Amino acid sequence: MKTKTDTEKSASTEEKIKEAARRVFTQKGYAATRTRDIAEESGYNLALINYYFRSKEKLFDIVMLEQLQIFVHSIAGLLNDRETTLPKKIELLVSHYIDMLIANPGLPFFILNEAYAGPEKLFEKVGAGVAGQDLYIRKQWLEFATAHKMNTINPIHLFMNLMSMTVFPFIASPILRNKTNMSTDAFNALMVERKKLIPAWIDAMMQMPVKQSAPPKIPKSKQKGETK
Amino acid sequence: MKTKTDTEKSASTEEKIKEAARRVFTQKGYAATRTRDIAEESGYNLALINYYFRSKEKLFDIVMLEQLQIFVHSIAGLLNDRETTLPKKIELLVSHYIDMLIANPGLPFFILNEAYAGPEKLFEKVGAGVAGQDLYIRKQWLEFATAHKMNTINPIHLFMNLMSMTVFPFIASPILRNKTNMSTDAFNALMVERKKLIPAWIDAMMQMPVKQSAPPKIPKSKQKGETK
DNA sequence: AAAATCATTAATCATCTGATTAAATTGTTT
DNA sequence: AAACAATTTAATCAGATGATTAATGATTTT
Repeated sequence: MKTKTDTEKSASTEEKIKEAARRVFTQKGYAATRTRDIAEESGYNLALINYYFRSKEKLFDIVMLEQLQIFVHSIAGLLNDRETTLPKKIELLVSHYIDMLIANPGLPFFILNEAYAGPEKLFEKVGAGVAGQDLYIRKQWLEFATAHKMNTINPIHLFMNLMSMTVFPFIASPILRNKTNMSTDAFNALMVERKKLIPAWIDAMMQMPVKQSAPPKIPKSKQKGETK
Repeated sequence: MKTKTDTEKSASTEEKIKEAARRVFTQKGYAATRTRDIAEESGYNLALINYYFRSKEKLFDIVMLEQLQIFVHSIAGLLNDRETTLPKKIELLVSHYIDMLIANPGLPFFILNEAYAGPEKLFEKVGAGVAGQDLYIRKQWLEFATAHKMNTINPIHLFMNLMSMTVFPFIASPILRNKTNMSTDAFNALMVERKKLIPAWIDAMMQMPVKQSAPPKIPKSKQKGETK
């Protein structure tokens, strides 16, 4: 019979190693992370890392998937909710994302790194529940698009814009902050501002008249100065 | 006296190693790249990599800076041009960026990786000429903002949006393409569409009435939840 | 063509790194 | 407390990796 103390203690150091691993991985990326870094960060012996998790890669997978699933679960419900209107969903989604990203600014870069290193691993394990094809918000989005005569423009553009304006600033924040001498607090304040702004911008884009049919060809002489 | 053949031949293999290095670095990132990968990719012996460049890191710096400076120079002139109007500049900038990114989709990730690994190296060497503080477009932007009563909203938001909507899709394209089963060609076509769309969106944002003046102070109790 | 310089290669070194092992320590059960 | 199992550690291994070296080939200079 397994005693409580036993498992509890194991879980404790196991958890501490995972947390240390999460910190180091998120900061340095998988390739640049040494198992010794994790050992040191956790305060435990190097061998324990292989005792609890079989390898560096397995530890990475576990940490990674946990981190992602926390977030995925936190928004899956919202996306599939049938009561909330689309604009409200967008507002909540942006707000939720920004909160998460302020608390965990390294995650996007982390995810990108993995997506670039080996796409399969991530998508198959995490992406399952939030594939997008069967989410209710997708139906809402498409309905709205057709209702507003937006057939001419691919709805994916607006989705791209939503994600871009929300996530990209966090990804680029090291560069941005360096160029503008901005503190982390100031940056975060900007991002909180965006909780209101982004939904408004997206809304404006959705309402935007698509001046598509109008000028297929402009007789302007010097229209395109340099296409290169 | 140095003979032509000499330098030409040297430059040739030196250049080939750099190109191989660029390919491998861009694809795998600095930490995951092995000098042997570069040697193999270039077709030359491993030792030549240290013969021409003193170390892996120096080779990386050189390749990296070259790549960046090509792009920086290609837009610096545009940004400082005093004739082109702001909307036209935006249009040209987006177009230029998207062309560059289609030709070189790995670059943003590459830059991010370095920005996260060691910020100083990049900014000091490359960022010098395009610091942003002294670019004419900045003046134009600020003038436009004040002229249109946009003082209430930080102009940096619109700059963020411009960069986000242009660059982020490329960064996230591995994920996006995987989720939507999109081919590279289809993705690129989308991006070319955005050459027209993004300037229009930005324009709409700039014209947008800022419904700001309303609540300057909110008696909300839980205003600052967690500054951390 | 001999000498000298440059380019290239195979072999090797020293270190780093992920993983394993065997012993020591701690905790639990009988 | 003896026996047993779980946890932790120090030491070590095997392979990877960045770099160097010494020898060979090629090209230029004298």
